[in-house]
Amino acid sequence: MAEDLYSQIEKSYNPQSLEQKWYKNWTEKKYYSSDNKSANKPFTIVIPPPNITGSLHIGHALNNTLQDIIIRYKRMKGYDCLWVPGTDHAGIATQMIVERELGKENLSKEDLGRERFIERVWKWKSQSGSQINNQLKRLGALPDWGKERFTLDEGLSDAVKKVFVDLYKEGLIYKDKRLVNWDVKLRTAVSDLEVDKRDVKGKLWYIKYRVEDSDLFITVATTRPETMLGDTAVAVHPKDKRYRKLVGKFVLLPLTDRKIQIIADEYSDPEKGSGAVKITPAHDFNDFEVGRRHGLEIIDIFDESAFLNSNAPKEYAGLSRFDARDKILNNLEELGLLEKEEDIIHVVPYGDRSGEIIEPRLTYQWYVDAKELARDALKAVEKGDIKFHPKYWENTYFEWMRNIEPWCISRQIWWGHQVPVWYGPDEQIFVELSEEAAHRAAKKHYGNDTELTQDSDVLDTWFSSGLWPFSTLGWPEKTQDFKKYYPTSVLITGFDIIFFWVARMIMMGIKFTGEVPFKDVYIHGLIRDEKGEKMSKTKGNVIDPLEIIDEYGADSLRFSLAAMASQGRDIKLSFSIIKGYRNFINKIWNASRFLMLNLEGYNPEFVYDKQKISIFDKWILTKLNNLIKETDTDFDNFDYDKVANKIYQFIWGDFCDWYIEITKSKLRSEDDTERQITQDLLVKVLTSSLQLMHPFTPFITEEIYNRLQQFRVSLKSVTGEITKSIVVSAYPTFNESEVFLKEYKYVEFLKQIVVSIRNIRAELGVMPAQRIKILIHPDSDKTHDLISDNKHFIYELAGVDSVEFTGDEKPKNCVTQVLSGVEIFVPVEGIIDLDSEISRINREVSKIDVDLKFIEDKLNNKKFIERAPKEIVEKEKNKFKELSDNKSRMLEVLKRLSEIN
RNA sequence: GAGCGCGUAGCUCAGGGGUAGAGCGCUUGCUUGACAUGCAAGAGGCCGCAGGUUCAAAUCCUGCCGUGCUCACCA
Repeated sequence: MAEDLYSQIEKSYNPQSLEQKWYKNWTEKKYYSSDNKSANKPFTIVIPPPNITGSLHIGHALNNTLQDIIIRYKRMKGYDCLWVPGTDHAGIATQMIVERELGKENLSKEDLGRERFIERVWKWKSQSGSQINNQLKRLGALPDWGKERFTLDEGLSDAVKKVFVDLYKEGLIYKDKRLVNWDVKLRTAVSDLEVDKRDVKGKLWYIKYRVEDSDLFITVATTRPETMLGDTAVAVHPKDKRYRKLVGKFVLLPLTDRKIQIIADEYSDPEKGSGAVKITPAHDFNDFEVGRRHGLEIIDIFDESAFLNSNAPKEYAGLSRFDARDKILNNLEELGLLEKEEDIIHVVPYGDRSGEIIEPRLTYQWYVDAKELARDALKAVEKGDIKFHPKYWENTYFEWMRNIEPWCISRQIWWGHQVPVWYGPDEQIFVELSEEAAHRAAKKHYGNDTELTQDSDVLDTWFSSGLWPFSTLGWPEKTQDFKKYYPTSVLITGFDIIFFWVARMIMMGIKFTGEVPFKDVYIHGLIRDEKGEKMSKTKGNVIDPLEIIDEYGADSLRFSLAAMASQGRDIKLSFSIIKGYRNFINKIWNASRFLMLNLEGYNPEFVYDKQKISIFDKWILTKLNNLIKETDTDFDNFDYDKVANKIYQFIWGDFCDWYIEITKSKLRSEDDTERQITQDLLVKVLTSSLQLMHPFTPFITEEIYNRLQQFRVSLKSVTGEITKSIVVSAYPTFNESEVFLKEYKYVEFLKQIVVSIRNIRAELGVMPAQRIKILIHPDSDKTHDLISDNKHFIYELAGVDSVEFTGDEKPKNCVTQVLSGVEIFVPVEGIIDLDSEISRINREVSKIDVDLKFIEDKLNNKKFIERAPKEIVEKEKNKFKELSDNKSRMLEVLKRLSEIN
């Protein structure tokens, strides 16, 4: 049988053939399902909805790996887990894609008209919008696919309408005419957060404006000369002596026939430029405020694409803002009004979607009074109802929330939630949940049926995302899901969307449900390339998670990401890291392979006295249980990296390197009982390890468990039934009765002996295959017995075929290793190299001397004895004793060596 | 300009008041009946610098230097 198995179980793990099979199995069995009728405690996560135009990048891989890990863990812990998957409709991005498609057919969205265009977008969505979900499946992410939502689906749209209407009726949403960030390419307003401010090289031009009825000029400095056509004032600082006399006078605005006044305003900074600043209220946020203070005229010289309109002199109308600039500069030059130009680096706002320079534009838009909503949202975090991990992100949140500005939520695009606002013929506004309701309201207002037109704007996508934690659960209906799963348990996301999304969910959640949307926010880092640079398509340094999955398997990727995801740090990812963890995955495969090759005769019903197992068995059980205990703590603290690294250490460093090696002889034993106990413990430790690993590496653990079932190995679910899948098995729990501290220490001591012998062998250049004889001098009967009882351990692991004990008469022609508790002697064929042995031991003695000196200084320090805790003092004293003892034995060794001559 | 993070072995990073750890890399030796995606042994660090608190500082505090990020700023 073992022969067959040997060829049947591949020597290395091949993820490619297995992953899709298991994923399909899990979804068919619906292991992901939450059950809102179950009595089990809920554990809820809502996915940060990726946008439908997206494809899985490495950041998604990290984010969803972490969510999947915690969901799988909690599920195995017996929670009723709901992980809501879904996508957002990405208004601008999606519309851009479909418009591009139309462009290929030489069509514009206007050619189709709004209704048909939107139909077209839905069609696009049904064809291409599920790509990212399919990619999540490749990752192994197992959200509750039965509860998938889309920000534009019916239920969520109802939630959006209700929120808009309620906020409007409370005065927290309002329409206002003011400057907004206008994307001239997309021809829509965008919010402050969607503006990307970049340092760019530019010029500062100094332009002379002639003061009316005089020969004087006042010079203004500007980076945007084209806006001068919209100037309605020149401002100087009221305390600026240079200009004091000019305040109140008029200047003749060059290139136009207009006169504008010189005003005094503290906005003007005497240090900057010339100290006099042109004021263009229609095209600059600061100037707008100045204009408001002084009641200045507002002249908008641009159309919606930032071409000059008829408010500009004829000569310039129809030009783009850049062409207009050139022409104006030329003309000023000719007129001798261009005093000078300077090269400068200044900040220019770009649209984060279009990449075009944003133009401040005066329009009517819809705003949310964010300041008002922020109040409770701030309090929730201040009081600790919501905790950020790592905590310092709370500062970022506070900082933004305390300085929050009104949120412009309307967008002049078609794809999205059209605002539930209708206008009567006299511009009377009706904000209602439906068109019918608007008509009813209109009838009440006008006294008869009146034709209404709906506002054509749609809402910022983040407006609907802000409702995600509760809108996905059925709100505003009081559904069973909402009652059971809200507030959600934890939100896992990246810091880049704390403002965009997290803050808004907190505001909206508290406002509309009266409760925080989640209790914990886990913020993970950004994934960078191995040099620490941000990944970007233009740099060409992106790591495609799907390529990694193809090459190394999803488990390798997942484990790498989890192991690297320490809190508060970005992840520098490289192929060598992934390869390293791929090797670890293979290690588990081979440990399992070893077990399967040795399971003949395994009897799961075999009964034995759990106290009568060997010290090595007790040692591994102790290690295992400590691991389980720490795993729970680390999970509670969101320390996924710690869990992963500890499991790694346990499986490779403890289980494979030591325990499996110890069991090899026992599995070959003639003694049935010994063999069966060994099999049982191997099965127990391996399956527990697989379970501990499963949240991180779902595929390989499922595959191995399935293979193990052929050997009658079984796992139980939380309710105690045997389960076919590890996905729904019960996570290992800490068992105090499996912790054996005494035996644990014994084994650690024996391991030290083995390592010492290996060390001597390596130094002497003894071939691995060659067995050697050793002599041991134990310091006590107890130590003697421990070694004597476990000679086989030293035989098997240190390549020894004879251990003899010496009395006080110590052997001479030997290489000696002094440990606390024992001296180990390895007899050397012929004559030992005295010089090298003496110098080796001398080196060790001087090392000990350094330590001894250090401890001695401490112990001689009165204050240390007085003030340090007793245990510490005691510890230092013991250490001192132990080290001096070791030293004196080494000196004896040296003495004996010198006697050889 | 303001705020925040980071600086520990050649590299990537854990740790964190009681004289430092891992993985990779490196050196040496190994086809040891699970695994060369492996096994064994080893070298390698005044824990960025300077002060302070403390019996004790890589760890806490302050300053500085380096580095990264966020926010603000079209004169």
